[in-house]
Amino acid sequence: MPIRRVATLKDVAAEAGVSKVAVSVVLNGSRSNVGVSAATRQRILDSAERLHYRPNPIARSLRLRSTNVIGLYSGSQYALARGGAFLSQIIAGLQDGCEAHSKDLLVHGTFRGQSVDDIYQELANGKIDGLVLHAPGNDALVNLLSDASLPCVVIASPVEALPSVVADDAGGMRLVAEHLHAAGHRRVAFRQSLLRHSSSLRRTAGFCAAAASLGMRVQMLSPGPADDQLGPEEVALLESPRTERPSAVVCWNDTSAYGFMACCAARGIEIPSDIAITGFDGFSAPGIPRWQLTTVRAPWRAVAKTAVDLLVAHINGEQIPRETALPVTLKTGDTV
Amino acid sequence: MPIRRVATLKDVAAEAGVSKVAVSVVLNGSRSNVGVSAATRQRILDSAERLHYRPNPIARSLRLRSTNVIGLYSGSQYALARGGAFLSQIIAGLQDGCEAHSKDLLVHGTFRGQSVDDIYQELANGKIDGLVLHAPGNDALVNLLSDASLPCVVIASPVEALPSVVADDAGGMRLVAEHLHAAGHRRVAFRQSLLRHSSSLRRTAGFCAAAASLGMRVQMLSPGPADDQLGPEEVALLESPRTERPSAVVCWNDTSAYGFMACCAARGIEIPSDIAITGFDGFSAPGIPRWQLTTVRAPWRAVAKTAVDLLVAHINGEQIPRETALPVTLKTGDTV
DNA sequence: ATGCGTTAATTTATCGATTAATAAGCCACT
DNA sequence: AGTGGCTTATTAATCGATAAATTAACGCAT
Repeated sequence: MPIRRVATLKDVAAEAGVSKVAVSVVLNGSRSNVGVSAATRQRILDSAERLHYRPNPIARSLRLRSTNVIGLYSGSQYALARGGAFLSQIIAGLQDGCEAHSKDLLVHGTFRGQSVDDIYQELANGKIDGLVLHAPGNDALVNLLSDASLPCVVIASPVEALPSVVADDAGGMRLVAEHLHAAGHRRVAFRQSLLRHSSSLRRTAGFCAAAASLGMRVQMLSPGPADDQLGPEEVALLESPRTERPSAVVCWNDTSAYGFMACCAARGIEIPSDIAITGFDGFSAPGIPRWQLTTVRAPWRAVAKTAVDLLVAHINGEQIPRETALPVTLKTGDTV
Repeated sequence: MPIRRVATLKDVAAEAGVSKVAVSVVLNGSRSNVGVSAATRQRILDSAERLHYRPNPIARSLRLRSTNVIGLYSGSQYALARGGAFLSQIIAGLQDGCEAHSKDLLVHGTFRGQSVDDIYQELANGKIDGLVLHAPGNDALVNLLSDASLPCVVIASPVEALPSVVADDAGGMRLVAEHLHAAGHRRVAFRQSLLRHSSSLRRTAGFCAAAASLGMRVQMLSPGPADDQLGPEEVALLESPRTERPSAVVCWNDTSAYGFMACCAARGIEIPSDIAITGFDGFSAPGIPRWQLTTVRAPWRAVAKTAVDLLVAHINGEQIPRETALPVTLKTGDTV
């Protein structure tokens, strides 16, 4: 077989003995003022088939000012944490959406070390029709994106100025609070995030509100410099007598919970008899866990899919809701 | 701020009072016959700066027949298995490579239900300059890709006709064999893959060869319909008296090992005292595992990075090796 | 026969950039 | 003075597709 030069519109037109425009009209059924007779139409279709014609997406993009590509930008260095489960769920969901809407998915790098303006230019230079944004990090970038022409949807952790798709953080924490209450816990601690982004703040606030309404006392904790290191309050807590400390530690996410559990294990503290633990995220880990964490299962794949759905709607000029929260479920394990 | 219409070459040219060509020459230093005086050059640079000019990548792609985009296509439905650790490592590595070479990464969907010819057309229609291929699945697709003009590098599990970057499967299994031998094991079993692709076959062959040279007896096992289900030989093995059966089961990858371990646990068989287990892949799972699996750590991120390096070299017309195997290391846990 | 509307097509312009071809100005050399 | 060479530009052509404007032919009513 010779080197396969892809057939162009011109080639098909020549083969069928018509003009390029006729071919274009026949092959993508545009509703222009151009008419084509049945005979000609068939001749064109045959030629296109014979030459294996496929329109060049680049040329089309240039002319139509639309690439049918959706970008993913994550400013988070932590997206690969949690064993990559989060990132891969997100990408799977974006793929679901892209396949449903016949789009392609472009995964941007972190643009580490580049200025906000450069990042913005890089994102908005016409390669993508819309952007799914995770952990933009920088407010300046959000500002640029929000008054610009690039349609944008934020996932997981919302920002004020852009539409977002999130998991029901507060609702999930309410489930946790209710579960703990039902299990008899009345005095609990909440292990906050190292990073105070909107999603973690909502979980904190959501849990506190739910706990308060159930009449539970809540003590706030801050972890050490990493998720698997204890902060001073946490050390104090674990060293105080069992009866004088909270009976459960609610962690803002699974990674934090695993880190805390590792610390407990290292100190010979039994889970859940000495202390109960809960998390948030609910990725199923490979391997055989020592404890099955009681946690909130957040539908990250569906979040990403929904983000694409909304983004595409936005691109098509529709109004989309400022915030969409997907319901979460409690996944009971053996740590409570 | 008004709606930010991106400046084009024409705009910059008008601003600076010169022709488009002069601007193009100045801004991307092409070695054409076009000369530009120092004064004009400066005026152009100033105008470009003032208008925040960024070249339109689509237009450039059309003209240069090169998009600076690299595609990832995985035909595997299992890429999301293992908690997505594999996929996210691969994507991270591809990102590393793309950032190093100023490329973008386009993640293709599975093209489920489409014909091989359609998949090929979709991949080779000019959107990407090169393709990183994982688990192509179909030989027909590989054939199309191998005699076509789309540069291609296969990762993880090589195919005959295309250059590939892999982990040293045989070498890793030799490490396992030596480790088991040193631990006193003389009669072992090898748990094969459900899918007989080249990588798993190499691990099988590599282990058998190494075991033979060390004087160990090897029995082959096939899993049940899923990794966490036992095949008939495996049931027979676990039900036979301890002294009359292999003392270790070498699994072709971690997922298989975890599946087998779950079955052992369910039957009350102690690990590693009753039976030793090993795996291959070495992702660090989130959470606190009941057993730390003894396994081979394969550098998947580096594999992906290397694949991009080679792909870019190939795109630039260089010769690249048919196969590149990256070294692996043994990660000892407590299952042997 | 003239004019109008419809169908079936074609030619021309455009998207934004790069490359090839061409032209103008200036100096030097014979 | 005329030719050649060098610098500094400009205009024209191209990548492949689509949209707008234009043209040709035909039927039909007046």
